[in-house]
Amino acid sequence: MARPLSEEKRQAILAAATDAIATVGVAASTAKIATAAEVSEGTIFTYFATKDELLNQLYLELKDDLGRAMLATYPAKAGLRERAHHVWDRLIEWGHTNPAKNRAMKQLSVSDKITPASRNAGNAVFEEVNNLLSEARSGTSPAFCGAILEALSEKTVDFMRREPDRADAHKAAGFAFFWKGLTG
Amino acid sequence: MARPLSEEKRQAILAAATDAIATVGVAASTAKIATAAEVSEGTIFTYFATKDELLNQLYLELKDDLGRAMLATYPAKAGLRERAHHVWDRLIEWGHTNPAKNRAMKQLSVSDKITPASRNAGNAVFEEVNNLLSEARSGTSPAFCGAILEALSEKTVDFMRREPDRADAHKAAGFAFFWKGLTG
Amino acid sequence: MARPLSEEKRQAILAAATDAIATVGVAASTAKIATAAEVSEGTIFTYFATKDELLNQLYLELKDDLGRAMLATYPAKAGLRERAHHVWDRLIEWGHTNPAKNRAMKQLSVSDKITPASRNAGNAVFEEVNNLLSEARSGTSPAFCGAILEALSEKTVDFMRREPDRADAHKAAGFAFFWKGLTG
Amino acid sequence: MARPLSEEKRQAILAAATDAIATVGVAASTAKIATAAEVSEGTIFTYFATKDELLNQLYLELKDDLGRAMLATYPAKAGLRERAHHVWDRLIEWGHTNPAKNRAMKQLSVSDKITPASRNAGNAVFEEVNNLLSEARSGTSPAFCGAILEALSEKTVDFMRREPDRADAHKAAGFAFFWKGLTG
DNA sequence: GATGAATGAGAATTCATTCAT
DNA sequence: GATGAATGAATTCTCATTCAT
Repeated sequence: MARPLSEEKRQAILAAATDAIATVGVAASTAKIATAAEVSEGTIFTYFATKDELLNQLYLELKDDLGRAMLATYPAKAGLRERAHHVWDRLIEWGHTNPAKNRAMKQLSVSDKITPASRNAGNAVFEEVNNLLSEARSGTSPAFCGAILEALSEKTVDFMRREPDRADAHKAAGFAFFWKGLTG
Repeated sequence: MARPLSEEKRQAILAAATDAIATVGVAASTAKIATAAEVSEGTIFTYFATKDELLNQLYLELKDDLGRAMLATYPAKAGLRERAHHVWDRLIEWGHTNPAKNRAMKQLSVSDKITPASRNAGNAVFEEVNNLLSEARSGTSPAFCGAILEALSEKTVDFMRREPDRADAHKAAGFAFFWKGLTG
Repeated sequence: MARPLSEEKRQAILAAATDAIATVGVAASTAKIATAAEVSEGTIFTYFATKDELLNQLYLELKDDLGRAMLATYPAKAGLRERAHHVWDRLIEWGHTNPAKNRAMKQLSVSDKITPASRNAGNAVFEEVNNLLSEARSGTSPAFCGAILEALSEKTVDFMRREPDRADAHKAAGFAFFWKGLTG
Repeated sequence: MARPLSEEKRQAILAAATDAIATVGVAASTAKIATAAEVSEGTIFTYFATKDELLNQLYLELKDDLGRAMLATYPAKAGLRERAHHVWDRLIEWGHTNPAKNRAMKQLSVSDKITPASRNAGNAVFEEVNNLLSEARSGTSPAFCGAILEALSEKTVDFMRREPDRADAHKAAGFAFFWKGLTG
């Protein structure tokens, strides 16, 4: 099993899958994904052994992408609130500017095709954030806080999308809620 | 005249669908649902014109069920915090004692088969709660608060399920987070 | 097996079947026919044991109807040409003013659901016409002539429908062709 | 690259469809057609997007086949009667030696699945014949004559099949009728 | 007798995957 | 390695017919 030749092609498949899954869910057919990726039906299976593997790898890529975005330019030396604010803004920005990725991740998250192993690996991305949050003295465990952070940011993005006029207000309100909940 | 439609059978189908969708998502086949409901494949379609209609009606039933549970024994005269606490407890209880309903609703919520009309009708259930929450002076709009409440309770139930030993702690921490976020 | 109560209902079913079959062919569902006849699905089967029987009886009724129309006011004493002309006019008139019956009969005629027995009985209707035609000295057998008459009149009606402006011309040309073919 | 579509397989499907439709009409199931064509059920749909498309393409192929047969060895320089006779003989021969094609075409012709576009294209085949016939001074329009020719030949073939002993007589009588009708 | 819910055997079509080219 | 035709199980939905009401 030589490594597949073209990382470019692999990314094209993943990108096409993201779009397809965002719209129709994990039921998106491999044929449609192949067409969108401008790749033949068979080629998908030289890059991913099965559709389930494609799904799991996409899930991981998206989590990784989100994690990378979240911690980019992370101000490690800043105060707790500032760092939390920074993470919040990155999270919202990612969700808001990447609707397809955002929706695809939601679909994948509820799918039974994603293995527990993938879920764990995906959550690992939030470890650093957990550390950050554990500094805040709160009754809630770090892992739980991380999950809440994700859930809140997702709902916030939903509302920003639903009411674009009040996007900034929602973004601020969402963080305020989070911060007060965490530390208030 | 003739045999009347049996509400019992309709409920059996919805219950079977709930279980099936909870495990495999909206891709659950009508054939499997029929078998689980102890009904013939064709019968599904005398109760629901299409699978999509079944999905939408189930979504509505679940929302309704949740709403009813949430507001059962609602202490209208009590203080704000007590009323919020009451709602929170009902919400958690519903999710925790009805894992299938809980998961099915999650699957349906992300599915593109649920029409905007159904979503609106489903959200209407939360109107009363919105009223409750709007009393609390907070920067967040009532609708947004309702959504946050739902999201938080879902995550809380997730963690209660994941770590049964700390179920009560999670439940309390979840409410504390919500209350502080709302009013803190 | 008491005789079904209502001849009226029976006719309603046959009429509805005629329309349905005219449009979608013998695949027309009994449910649709029942609805159109303003009768319940089950009732169809108290008047006709099976769908095939309905089809066969309808075929016979239509043939009978056509035969009756064809020989109505038949000028038994007139000359051969006049009598032939009379039959032709009745035939064309029937087809032209009863498009649904006309089309339904075409559909039934090519269907394998019509039994040989029904076909024979249906052809019997043309016996009298055969007698008429056999007077004309021609190489063609009476039965063959009858069939040709039917085929020609059908095509003529088709063209009258397709080109309504020239309906009368087609009608005349059709008869001219028939008469010359027969006697020329 | 990859396996090319096999014209052989396409023809096998069309041939199987011809037989199936000849016997049970356009209701012939794709599954049965596939089996008869020794092809898997799915394969039908790589050659024809839908069953309706299969039906329309088959209709066109049959018309084309008939047209080709009709004009094969056409004696363009011969006298009118001889040319007409030639066409008649080819028509009868085609119908008589290809009962399945003959019946399938009849079924397709009355089906509402055949689009107007297909019908037009199918009729185009008779254009050359129309030209031939228009030479004969007759009251009937060329298109109408073509239709009559088709109808007469079909009935003739029917009778030849029904009474094989008199096949030749019927064939001759049919032409005599046609010729007299046209020119008499 | 009339009704229409119940049934389950098909129906057309889709799809992940394999494999000949 | 890339391609896309081939496959057949699985899917949603339809339908003639039966039978409880």
